[in-house]
Amino acid sequence: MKFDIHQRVGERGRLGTIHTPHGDIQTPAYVTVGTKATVKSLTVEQIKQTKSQVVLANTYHLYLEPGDEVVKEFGGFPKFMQWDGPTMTDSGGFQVFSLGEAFGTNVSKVAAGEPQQIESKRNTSTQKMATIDEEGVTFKSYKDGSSHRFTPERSMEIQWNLGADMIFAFDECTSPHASEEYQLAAMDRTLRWAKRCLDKHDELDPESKQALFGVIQGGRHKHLREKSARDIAAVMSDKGSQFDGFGIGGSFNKDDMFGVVGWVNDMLPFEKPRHLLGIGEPTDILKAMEEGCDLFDCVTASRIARNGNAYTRQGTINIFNASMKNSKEILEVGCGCPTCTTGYARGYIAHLFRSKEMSAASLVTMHNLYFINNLVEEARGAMMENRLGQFREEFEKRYN
RNA sequence: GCGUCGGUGGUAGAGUGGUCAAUUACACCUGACUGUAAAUCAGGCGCCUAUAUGGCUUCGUUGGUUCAAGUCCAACCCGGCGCA
Repeated sequence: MKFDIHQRVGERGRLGTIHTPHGDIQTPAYVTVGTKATVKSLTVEQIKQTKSQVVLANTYHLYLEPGDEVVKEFGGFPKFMQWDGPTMTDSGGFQVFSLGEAFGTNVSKVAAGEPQQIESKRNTSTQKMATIDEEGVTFKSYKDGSSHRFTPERSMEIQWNLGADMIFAFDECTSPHASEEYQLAAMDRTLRWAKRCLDKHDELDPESKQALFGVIQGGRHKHLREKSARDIAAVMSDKGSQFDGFGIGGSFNKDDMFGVVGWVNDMLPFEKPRHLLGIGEPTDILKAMEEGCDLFDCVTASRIARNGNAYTRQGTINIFNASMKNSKEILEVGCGCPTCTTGYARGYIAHLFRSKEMSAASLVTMHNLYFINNLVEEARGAMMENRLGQFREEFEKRYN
């Protein structure tokens, strides 16, 4: 992997290109999430039609099913799914959170105000599905409850087998409700794990075919975030290798999220790419670009699509609303996505959702991914003209 | 005609004297979703009220028994089945 920065935009923003063995990524770029080596409800041909540049799969999910050894036999997850473009894998670090502290609650990595923890029906027990110790994490499979052990070294091995162009160090994603003391402890542990990831990566991949990104933690605390960024940027393997890029991980409060991102990016080496992990919604992404992030992934676009919500420039619309039943409008006038250009009416898509037809999910997922990728593309255009801030403000004015 | 079983909220279908404005599912209405435990989850769903452990009207119809009826009795209306 090689990263070229073409142009600085504002205080922190930058336009660039990431060169990977499987093609270039024009940055800033939205990373399409394909957790199980598939973007839910889409074929690879359809993914391509959404202007997606890069697909991110997940270590934990593919390790459990079908198993990273199986995926390796197919030549890695990109070949397995027939995606020939750039790829990434997440390390399983997010599952430390989602199956650990967050399991059975409605807590997400972005907290808004004082979140109340409503019990979800999805948890069959209140027991956590992930427990952490210095060496690694013991997971229970969400599929069958069986026990599995991840360590930094194991995550590197699995990600090597999965074969993405860019991979992440195994970290601990913390809850937004964790205390400062806990954030500090988790951050230090993530740093120790980072060193182990680099060492293992040297051993598995001496030619460094895969780029390895280190992950920043520290919650919402400035001194922790800054220290984490400095430490992760400086950490070095026994053989002297360092991270090729960085993930900004952990959790956020909606209100100060981009303050935190700015602190981190100010500490990170300018010339290496930064990926804001798990963020975000359209307005978040434009902020992330302004604050100097080059990559960002988020499940929201595809998940809300499956749940019947479509992005428009005016905000999301819920296709299940009674008013959609008779609507002959397309999802968004002027949209260039396959769904809108084909001419599918809202009323037809509403019918597909209500009758539980599988194509419903595909049609709206294509629309939402195209919407995001197209928005980022337009924002890159605005960056070239040095008017990203204005572009963002105009977008926010209409979007709510 | 005789016998028999049955008629419950948008639908299916629980409930057989009080804890029933009525289990549950589906449908319907609304909301949530931020490195995917997610084609998921939450709330609402007779009427009134800003709320309720609040008021009002409901379980084919009418009348009755009872302190109390969706639940018991009678007649009637409607439907299924059996025999003529």
